[in-house]
Amino acid sequence: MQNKPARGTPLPAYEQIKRHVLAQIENGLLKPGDVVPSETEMVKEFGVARMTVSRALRELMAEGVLNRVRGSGTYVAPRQYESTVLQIRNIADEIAARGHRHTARVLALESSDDPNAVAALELDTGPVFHSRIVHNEEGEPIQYEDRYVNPEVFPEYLAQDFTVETPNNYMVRLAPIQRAEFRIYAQKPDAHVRQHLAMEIGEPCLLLLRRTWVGKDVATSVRLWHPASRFHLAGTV
Amino acid sequence: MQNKPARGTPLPAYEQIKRHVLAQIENGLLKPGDVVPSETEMVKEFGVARMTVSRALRELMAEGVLNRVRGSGTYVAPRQYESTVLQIRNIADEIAARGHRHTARVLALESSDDPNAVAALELDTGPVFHSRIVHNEEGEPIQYEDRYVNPEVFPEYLAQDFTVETPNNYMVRLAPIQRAEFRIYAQKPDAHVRQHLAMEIGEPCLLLLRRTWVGKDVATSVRLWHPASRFHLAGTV
DNA sequence: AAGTGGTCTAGACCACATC
DNA sequence: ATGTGGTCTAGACCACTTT
Repeated sequence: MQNKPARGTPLPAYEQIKRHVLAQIENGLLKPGDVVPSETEMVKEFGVARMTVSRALRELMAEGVLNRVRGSGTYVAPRQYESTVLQIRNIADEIAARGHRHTARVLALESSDDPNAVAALELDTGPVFHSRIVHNEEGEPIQYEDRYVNPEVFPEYLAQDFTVETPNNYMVRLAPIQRAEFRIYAQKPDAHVRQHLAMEIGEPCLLLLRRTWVGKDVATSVRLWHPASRFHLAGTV
Repeated sequence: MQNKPARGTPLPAYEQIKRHVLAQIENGLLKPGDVVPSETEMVKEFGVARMTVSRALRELMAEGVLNRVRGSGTYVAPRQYESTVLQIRNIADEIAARGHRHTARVLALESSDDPNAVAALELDTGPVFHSRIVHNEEGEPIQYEDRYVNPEVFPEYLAQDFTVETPNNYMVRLAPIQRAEFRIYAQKPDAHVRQHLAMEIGEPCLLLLRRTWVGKDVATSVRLWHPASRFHLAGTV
């Protein structure tokens, strides 16, 4: 870790240290409960000031990766359970886990220049890929999926048959999702969504918005509508 | 801001600076979009090193309270009406983080023998404690909280003043929450909830059910109703 | 050119846990 | 007593935006 960032603005030292620790956790060299080298040790290892190590470890604690105890040491935090809010991405798997039959109907699979979608994917220009799919459980519609996809990350998206494999399954199969952002709303559906979900007028939807990252790119931005009477989200922390 | 914390471990300087900025946002001296004094100015104002001011402002940015632009300045972030599902935070903190004023009205605080509540707390017999509270953000109702509490875990629950401290804050202060289970629904509120949340007829609620464990005991079981037009849940993974 | 935030250093004192 | 993390200082160089 050179004192001066060399060229082209490489990562700052504290960020490099964070990634170094994260990498060790990912490849199993550090397991939950393990002691992480002390600040003093890392100062020697990386040749930086203690403040720099301190910032790296403090931020990892704020992110829930590490636990720090004054007078004792720094430890790898226990693994955090993922909630169903994440697993929702595999609606087909969830349906299968309930012993039910999943079917899908592809309403649209196309290129799009929707500026909102381009912005949601954090791209400068379009076109982007777009799909609209209704997922059924035992023939009953349970999810209306409106998805935009980054063509740079998934160039073959439009060539897939999404009645066989869900878009999300296709994507996690090709690229590891590294980060996700979600929002959950209760919302009245528009007529289009309401009809495709066979909902009664006045019934609300549980709307889940998700954006997922692959590396530094937004890979996909999706809106998932679910009829409130037939669906809810659940999980543990 | 004395250089040396005097006695009894007062708040560290960076934390005092954070609260000072948050207070100014709360009382309206700083509004979304406003320029926050620069690091150099705060160094003079508080008599601390620039690193200390830098940390305070950096953490407020990480919390979504401020936006910082190199070469330009530090700005108050636009209001965010969202909440975090995966973390266990309380509504008062979230409102404070948005720079807003939280108030609460206690509708009920009592013992209850509701068999459903006793079962939800996984107890054999009642009574259990029960509270119903409406939380307001800037005077506008944002959450209707219907909570049952395990008397064995929080025997002094009924003696608290929940206009001063939220039940959640009271409980996490006394006992560490070790596990939580949640369910999220989109639901039409009943007339009682709808009126207390000042909602229009037909507007759906985002309903969050949560049970939390302290050790092997269910500590609390709570239903949180939020008006869909004014509230959503959000988070990252 | 001046001002801003982003990062970093090489020290320091402290509270606390462990040995 | 030793080592740990928590905080803080008084400088510094840099990239960037604004004037």
